Amino acid sequence: MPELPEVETVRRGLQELLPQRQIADVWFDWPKGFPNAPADVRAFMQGAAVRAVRRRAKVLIIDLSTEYSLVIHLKMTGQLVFRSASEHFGAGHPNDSLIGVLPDTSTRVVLTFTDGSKLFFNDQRKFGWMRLLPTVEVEQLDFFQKVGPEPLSASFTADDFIARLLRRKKSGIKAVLLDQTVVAGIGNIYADESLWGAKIHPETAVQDVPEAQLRELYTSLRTVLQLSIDKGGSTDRNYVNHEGKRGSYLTFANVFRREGQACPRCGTEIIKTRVAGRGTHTCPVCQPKPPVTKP
DNA sequence: CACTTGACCTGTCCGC
DNA sequence: TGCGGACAGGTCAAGT
Repeated sequence: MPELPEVETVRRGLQELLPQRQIADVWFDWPKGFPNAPADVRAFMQGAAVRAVRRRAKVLIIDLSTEYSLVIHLKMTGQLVFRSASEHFGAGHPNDSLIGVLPDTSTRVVLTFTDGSKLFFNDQRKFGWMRLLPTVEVEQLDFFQKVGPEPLSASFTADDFIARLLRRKKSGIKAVLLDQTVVAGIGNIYADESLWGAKIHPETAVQDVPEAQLRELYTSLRTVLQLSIDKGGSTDRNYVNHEGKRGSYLTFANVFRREGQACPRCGTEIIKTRVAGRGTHTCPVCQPKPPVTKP
């Protein structure tokens, strides 16, 4: 669901909207969604102005003027939706947002700014979380210490990618792509799409993929992630951007959620299987199942 | 150590 | 129409 392109889309939207706005009030109904919240968390945030909205992997970081930061993970069904004071919070909405009246039953946190605008953190399945901690401690979080490089950064090369994949050479390649310590930000959608692009079966052991195909995977992965950012991400069921609007990448997807349809490359019917515990979409002709790995 | 499974949740969809 | 169960999939912890 929210993977790198979706989180980046939200980040870009919020970066246009939030900086300089000052927090007037904070409401949250759910201790688990704010696991480190002290009793006086509101006092920590009231009066703070937003400095910038950053992203690392699938995590959003809202830096505040108080040297504290809000660290947010949307997990599967999290949404961050901004509404200005002139929009109608309680009686529908003025645009084509997929989200209606806010707050709704999935709203976990509401930030109210001094100009009356609000940021809603919705999360139907409550897997997501929001933490408040000193900005200097953000990068000390376990997750950030272990997470791999940003796949779209200019310094991330094909050689880096291949070297990191080969650290787990005996593992199935899809499981390795989904491992956030190998490369940051890839989830189920972009793992399937990039493997189709490079014509690699997701269960192939990394060591059994020819280097030329690993290079194709690097290109395919970066292309797919960038295209999705350009399209505002993928809306499967829950994902919406900062305006409550859907992303259109799935219109361009080749295999994800396209089981039973024709492979755009060869016309064979796309199949859905289960790999690494995830629903997995492949073309059985373009991505032939690998022979049994040699010991 | 590498890999798999379960837990965390709730809404939706399917079959009976 | 109701109901049970499978399913959706990011991440961590526990189990094999």
